[in-house]
Amino acid sequence: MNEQLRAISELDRVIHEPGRLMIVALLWAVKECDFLYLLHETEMNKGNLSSHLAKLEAAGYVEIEKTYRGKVPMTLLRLTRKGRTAFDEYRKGLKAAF
Amino acid sequence: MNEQLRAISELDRVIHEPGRLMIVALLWAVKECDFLYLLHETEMNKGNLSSHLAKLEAAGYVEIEKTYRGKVPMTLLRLTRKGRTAFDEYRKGLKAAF
DNA sequence: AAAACTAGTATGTGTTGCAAACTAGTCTGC
DNA sequence: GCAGACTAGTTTGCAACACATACTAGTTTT
Repeated sequence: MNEQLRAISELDRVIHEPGRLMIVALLWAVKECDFLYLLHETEMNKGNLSSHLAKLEAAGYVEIEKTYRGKVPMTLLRLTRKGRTAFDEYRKGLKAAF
Repeated sequence: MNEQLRAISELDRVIHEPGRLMIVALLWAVKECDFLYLLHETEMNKGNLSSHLAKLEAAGYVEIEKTYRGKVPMTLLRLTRKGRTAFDEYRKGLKAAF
């Protein structure tokens, strides 16, 4: 297997999925945001977004903080250090592949 | 949705899958090769490779030509024009996203 | 002529991505 | 003050997918 293919085959599948890639790219840029912002920016539906976030949380890539905006529930999201590192690695992998 | 996210969300899912990305990247480089070469280069197993190729064929991205090397069956693969274009677009999309 | 190899295909299974339905609570109109 | 609408998500159900094992058809070796 050559270098290019190796780089492709080693891409982190958790991040590679476009839905999650959008989430991670966004969180990487803005540091922190809430569920609804993510929902509007990514144009996903809630269920889809919720399950992608759960998967990113399970991987240890995002922190999910549940709090309130007044009396209305609000969910704050941010990348963990592990998540930032994983995204940096992912981009490095892409660069190596293309 | 911003430009970056738009680019990510529009990535061609047929090509995006790492298994197929390896295949397409390889065929893009070598023009033509046989099943076994692909098998060894990608380090996939036969079943997996076969079904990815079938999917790429269904998308109109690869041509599959079945022939013989002496008496031994051989399968030749190459990218169609559509496949080359799709891969070029895919890379353009990546560039727009990162 | 049996064993082992080549070149794939078909089948089975666990995971995913996705959307619709649901839940828990808040706000609004009458 | 309570029925209905709205907000903010989660759970559920399902079709599609990726992956690997088992299988097929034929060839070469011993």
